[in-house]
Amino acid sequence: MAFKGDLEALILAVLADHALHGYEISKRIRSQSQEVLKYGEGQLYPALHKLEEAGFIEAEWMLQDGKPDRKVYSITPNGREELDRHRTAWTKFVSGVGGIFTSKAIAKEAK
Amino acid sequence: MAFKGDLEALILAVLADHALHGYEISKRIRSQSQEVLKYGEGQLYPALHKLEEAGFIEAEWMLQDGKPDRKVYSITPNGREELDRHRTAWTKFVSGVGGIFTSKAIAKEAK
DNA sequence: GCCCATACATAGAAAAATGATGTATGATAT
DNA sequence: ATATCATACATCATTTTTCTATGTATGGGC
Repeated sequence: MAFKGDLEALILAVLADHALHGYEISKRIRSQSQEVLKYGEGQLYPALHKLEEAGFIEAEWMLQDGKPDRKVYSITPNGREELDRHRTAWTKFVSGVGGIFTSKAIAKEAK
Repeated sequence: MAFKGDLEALILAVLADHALHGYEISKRIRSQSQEVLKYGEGQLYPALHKLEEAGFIEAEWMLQDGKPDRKVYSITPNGREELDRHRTAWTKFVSGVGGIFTSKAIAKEAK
């Protein structure tokens, strides 16, 4: 089943506008979703590594002093294509769930 | 995180209109979602038992001959309340994901 | 002095999804 | 004739995913 709170899709979506570091990505997902979507570091970092390995995002270190260094991720062209696929899957998913949540006894016997 | 292809919510939704047996429920979910949502028996039956135990649905055997007997489930009043909660959660979830998928660099720095 | 925020990362435990296996019968296909 | 599929229930093992905790390091607020 395609979509289910698909973290990788969400990461690609927030990176589509800006290059961001991991910690900031998690805060963006939290705030831009009105606190609905919350992912811990135990989910976020492995997902980032997976996306990087797949070539959908790229990382670059930004050194800071006083604070921990940042690993800034940007989306690649392949990542944008992947994001499009995820968006399509999401749209389908929503209409699929909608077909169940909104139907009021219209359904005929499943053949 | 509340919703993510939440089978229990979907079951309650299809039962809201008709009492149905398990096998039929899985076909309904498949057809009413335009083949987007597909659950195997390994997920469906445990979910039904869990919902029954929680008092959200009730079961009654319908004996058949020639074909296997059917266990027909109906939604209870508590189940309808639970369904309402799931619907609310779903709406929130959709707007949450929407906030990430549809924003085009409108986002300010997360505080 | 302690906890929180920043910022990365991993690892173990708990939960969930997938696919397979099992039982039993009738219908259709080869 | 034999195989596969559809019906209809159910469980179980494997894999995958998710969650929580732990670890390192520093500065700021209470």
